Amino acid sequence: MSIYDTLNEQQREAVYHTEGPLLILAGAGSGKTRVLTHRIAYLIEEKGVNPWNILAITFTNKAAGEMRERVDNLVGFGSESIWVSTFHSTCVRILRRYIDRIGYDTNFTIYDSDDQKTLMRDICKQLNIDTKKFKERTFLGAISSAKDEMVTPAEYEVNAVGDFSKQMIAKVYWEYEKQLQANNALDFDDLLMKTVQLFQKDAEVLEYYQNRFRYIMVDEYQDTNTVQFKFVSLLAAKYQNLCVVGDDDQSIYKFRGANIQNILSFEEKFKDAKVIKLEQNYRSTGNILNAANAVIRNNHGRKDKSLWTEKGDGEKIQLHEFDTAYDEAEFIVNQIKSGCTKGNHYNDYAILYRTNAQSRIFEEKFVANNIPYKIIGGVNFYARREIKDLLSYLKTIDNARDDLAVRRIINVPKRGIGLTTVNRVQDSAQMRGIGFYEALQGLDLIPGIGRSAAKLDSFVALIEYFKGRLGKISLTDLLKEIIEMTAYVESLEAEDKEDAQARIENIDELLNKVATYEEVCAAEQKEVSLSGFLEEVALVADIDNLDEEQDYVVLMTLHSAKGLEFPNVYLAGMEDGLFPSYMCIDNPEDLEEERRLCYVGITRAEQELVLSCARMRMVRGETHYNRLSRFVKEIPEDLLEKEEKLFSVKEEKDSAVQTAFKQAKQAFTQKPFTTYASPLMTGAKQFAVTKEKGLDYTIGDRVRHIKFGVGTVKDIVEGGRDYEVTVEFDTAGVKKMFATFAKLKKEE
DNA sequence: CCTCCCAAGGTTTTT
DNA sequence: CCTTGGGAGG
Repeated sequence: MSIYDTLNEQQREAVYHTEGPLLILAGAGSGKTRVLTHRIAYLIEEKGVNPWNILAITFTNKAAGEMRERVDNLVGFGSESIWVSTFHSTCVRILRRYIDRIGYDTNFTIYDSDDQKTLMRDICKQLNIDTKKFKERTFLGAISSAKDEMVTPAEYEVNAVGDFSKQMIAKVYWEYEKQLQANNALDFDDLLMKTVQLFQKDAEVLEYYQNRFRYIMVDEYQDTNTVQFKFVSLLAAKYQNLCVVGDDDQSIYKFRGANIQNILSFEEKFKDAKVIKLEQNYRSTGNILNAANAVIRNNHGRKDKSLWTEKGDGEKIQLHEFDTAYDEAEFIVNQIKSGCTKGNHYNDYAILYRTNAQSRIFEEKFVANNIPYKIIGGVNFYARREIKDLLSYLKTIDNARDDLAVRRIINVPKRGIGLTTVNRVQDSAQMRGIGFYEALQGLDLIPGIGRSAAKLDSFVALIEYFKGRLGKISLTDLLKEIIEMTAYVESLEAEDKEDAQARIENIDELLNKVATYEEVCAAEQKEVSLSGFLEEVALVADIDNLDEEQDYVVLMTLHSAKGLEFPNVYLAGMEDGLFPSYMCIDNPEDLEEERRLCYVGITRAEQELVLSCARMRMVRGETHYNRLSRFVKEIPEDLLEKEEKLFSVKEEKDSAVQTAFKQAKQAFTQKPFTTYASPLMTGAKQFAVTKEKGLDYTIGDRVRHIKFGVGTVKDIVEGGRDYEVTVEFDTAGVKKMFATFAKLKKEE
């Protein structure tokens, strides 16, 4: 009996098909990771392929680690020389070796989205762009999409002819590229794009990697974008041994440039591709699976497949509707709590939601109930101020060409170097076409620097000192020395006693990460390098920190949950406007992507699935009244177990409005949440508003709102200082708002 | 040059 | 609601 006997027929077929292009359409929970790992094992054991010749690309570092481990268990040896990593890590490894062939230093830094934003702000200032009219984020978004599609600034410019705003973007794109290169920095998208450019430009490098990676596997192929496709195609061009695994129904990253055509037209792009469908689901119960099938069936233009399971129906899917998000959270946390007193583990549970903002309320409840939990995503650890500061020191020491990093820390902690001085240095550097740090080293050439020169000198001396320590002491000690010599912790304490504590804990955490990095390098006999550490830091996703062994409840967005599974899953916030997001509601294509996201969510559950929604929810300080998500309505009723009367569809609309309104009334009169009265007092601002003389619309009128579109006025209540207007919008649901703010226009 | 305070604007999802 | 950025005063 061999390890391959445990596979089903289709899985085995996929494993045995080793030569030539192969597309595996793997439905959720159909054991695709099993197929990939067994396939790798088969290549090594039965086909005598050198592990060195195998490349497997996964979606997260975590998945990469798991895959390596599982192959290890199957093969027993050699798995360490298989190259398993994400697209981004793979590209960085290649670029660290060869990027000098296209005009960068191999010790380039990687800019995260914060860095990109800072750089873009600078650029807009330099180009005298009014950021009120043209947003930085618009430029960054356009540039990112361009890079996903491998469009260079020059090409962008050509396409922009006759279009003013595109020309504007082209101009910014040029400058952005120029400054990245000057800073010897790459953004996330560059990692892919530059690698492909390197391959295209340098046949020698390309051939080297083509020969090296004779067998290529790509997981989550439905979420690849154009540049990733190009990357893979180039690598596989010589031997054609490309195996991609994906599920078009789980394509959820279009906003990031994922091109669903990559999977839909794989067979055209790679002639003679074999296609294998995996349709047996090993994860979920029948009810869960049927619900998922029922939802996704409403999408068009998908590859036809239907998942089935040998498992029984299992429990019905629970549906709970609450008045407030607060009640929702309380219910869920209590249910988990009682489940755990009955013998379940915390890590049997996951709470999934559409937006990160939803996590906060759960967090409060978990803290109050003393239940261990972990929130994945949200504010990135490495984006915290104190962490970025310290990393900027390390970046400056590692690559002093990174102007952004140098400028960030030049006056952190405070050294009396002000904006005026920094600008003088900056101008001088720009004038002479040199880097910021370089300019600091020749201060006498900068006009008007005067008294600041001494301070700048000692800053340079400090950095130079640290550079000298590099290689002499461990990275951990270097970081400790930075913290001590700059008195960083003391300065934190001086500026704010309150959150200094939390920040110091974060710094300790960073020290731990450095130490871990050094230990891992030592264990794997890899060279410890500052660049190596910084790179690892730049490429971690929060999901990589998820540890299934640890006993905590996991909370994360639906996007983060892709590829994971849990015995009990809560899908919270199943409300139209939240999920599907109001951003997508009137675009059929976007709505389909939301539906796929819902499909992903449902199929995470193994045994128990609980859907919930809240009639009333605070979003950005505004109260929203939403209806039950349309996706829930797509689930056949006989799969659901719900409180009675919930689904009396005809009534539902009116009663929702009614109860919502009652709730609102209560909320306004009783103000039950005053405990959190903050000095900012958004409420106070509202009360300060003077009532308009009158309204030019009345109940029953059609009105237009700048964001929510057209709707019908349902009610107007005269408050002390303003009118409270209730409007049922055609697409955005029922909203209650103050007339002064809503600025409703009567539709003629 | 620094600090504090206020206003405005922004949130869907992320490697 | 929360963060960020700009402006005024010390």
